[in-house]
Amino acid sequence: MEGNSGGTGGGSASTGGGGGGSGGADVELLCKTLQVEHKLFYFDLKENPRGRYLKISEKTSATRSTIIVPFSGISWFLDLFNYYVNSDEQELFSKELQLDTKVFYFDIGENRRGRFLKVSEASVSRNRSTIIVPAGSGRDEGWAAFRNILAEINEASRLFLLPNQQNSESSERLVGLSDDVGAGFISGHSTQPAPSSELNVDRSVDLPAQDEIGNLGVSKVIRADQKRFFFDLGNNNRGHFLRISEVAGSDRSSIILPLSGLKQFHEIVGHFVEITKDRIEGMSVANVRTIDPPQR
DNA sequence: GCGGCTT
Repeated sequence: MEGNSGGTGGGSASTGGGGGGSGGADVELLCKTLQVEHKLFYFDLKENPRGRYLKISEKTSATRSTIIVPFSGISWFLDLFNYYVNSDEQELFSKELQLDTKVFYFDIGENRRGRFLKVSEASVSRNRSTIIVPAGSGRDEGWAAFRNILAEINEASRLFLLPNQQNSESSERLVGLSDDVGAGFISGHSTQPAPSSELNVDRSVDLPAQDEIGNLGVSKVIRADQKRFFFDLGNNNRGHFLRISEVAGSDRSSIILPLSGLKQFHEIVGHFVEITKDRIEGMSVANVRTIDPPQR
């Protein structure tokens, strides 16, 4: 364990403000840095009138990349990093975490430099951003160190909670987690008037257009060998459909399946799963990566 | 001194 005092007590002098005129209101509650190989990761727990968030930046000599984790997602990030630190290499799967209006994708990769964990943030109205955490030269030093920082922040963040907020946190902020992804998502479409009790009380810059909201949490990706298959719900003037896209290299093609055919489609796929069960079960999972919601 | 990430 690298003690990594990290606290950065110094930060007080931070900036003369100077920066963007719009922000300004964001208060830094906690700052930590972590160096893994030649990358530098910045962890900033911040607060503004809309709430708290954790900004994680990866800084390289040539690139910088930032993801924004909603406050309610910190403990989930911690869980996921624990999963990647503690699991055997053969058992590692991609994971997907949906929080509020964002989806975070966790993917394992490997190249000559070694193994790495790619964490991608996908939100509507914003380009996908990615950080890549090296596993580390020794025994997952990078991931473990990253996990330790998350644990410290998760612990410390409790101190910033007011007493009357501690109960509401679990009941409110965690509602949108991805255990629900894939079940009942269709009903959320715009034809249905949004309940006034919707959690999006603040009209933040991230708020997507109404039809985009209807597409949230309705995309899945499967990797098989060198191919990727995207499953996306959509709709047009003829109704709702599931688009299944096959992407291999620069080639892609799609099929459009009206929802009226989805149930039969499912049954037929199940049929082929049944009759190929022996072969499927014998396959190495290393070649087939599926995005799952986090367990628990 | 890396270097990954690709609707």
